[in-house]
Amino acid sequence: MPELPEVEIVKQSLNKSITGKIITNILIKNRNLRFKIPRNFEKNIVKKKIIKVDRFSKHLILKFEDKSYLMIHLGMSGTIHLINKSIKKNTITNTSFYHSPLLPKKHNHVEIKIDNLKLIYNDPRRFGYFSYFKNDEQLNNIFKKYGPEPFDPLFDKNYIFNYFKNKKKNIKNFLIDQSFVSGIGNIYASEILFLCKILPSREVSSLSISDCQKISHFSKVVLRKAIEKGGSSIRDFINISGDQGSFQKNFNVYQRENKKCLKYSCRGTVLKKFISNRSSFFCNLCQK
DNA sequence: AAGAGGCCCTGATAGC
DNA sequence: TGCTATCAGGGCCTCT
Repeated sequence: MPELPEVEIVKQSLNKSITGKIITNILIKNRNLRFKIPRNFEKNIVKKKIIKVDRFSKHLILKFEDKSYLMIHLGMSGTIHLINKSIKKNTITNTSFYHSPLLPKKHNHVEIKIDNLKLIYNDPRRFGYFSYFKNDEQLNNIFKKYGPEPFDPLFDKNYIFNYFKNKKKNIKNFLIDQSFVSGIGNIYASEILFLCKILPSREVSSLSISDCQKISHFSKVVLRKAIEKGGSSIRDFINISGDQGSFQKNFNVYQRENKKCLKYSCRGTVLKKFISNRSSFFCNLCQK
């Protein structure tokens, strides 16, 4: 589910609601997430004061007063729910990616009490994970293998062009490769390539410097707009305050198989093709 | 070293 | 109140 824009929405929401508060308790109901949560995990978190909620790529990062960090990755199906305990019903006041305004009944694996709030981590597929880092060094170590975010000035045409030299994979594969650029997932990769007018199957060594400029530019455009629209809600997902994100209404190709290309004056059709076991959507005429 | 493919897991949906 | 197959937005690991 969550690519950079969706995680950014959660981050902004959490920042407003839990910054400055203290974790009073943590209850782990299921330790078997993507990586098993170690037994001594709770004692690292409890009684810590949250001074900031940050994000890198698709990772949520809670910074504590003692300069240690809690990192949460939502994987494919992770959602965060905030419940205000001072309200009688389990009303979700904030930060949910779930369609129902009520808390899901199943798969609430972690509960963190933060003053009068309860933060609940729900994740049916359990592809998400929690990590604790004692200091900056430990945290940064994790991110060494990640490429720049699309918004990073480093992610320019020269970086892209040089990176692609002597590479044989197709461009779609690289856009979702976090060591090349971090934060883009399967949905936005298709959308970005549509605006670039580049076929997802194009081998990157065949891309010109001007193609690379487009990739740099439209990656920013697509992600920025997705954040503005509150992220994308597909299937049963919604964003902060229980409202749906609306970027899915702006999809040009994603999940539009066999429909008409939306580019003005283009008479093409959107096709779906599996590239490395992941679905890709593209126009058969205006993308080359 | 780069690239292809398997796999972790549950739930929704389509087809029978 | 069927069953079975397929697919889903991520990313790590192994093998070649």
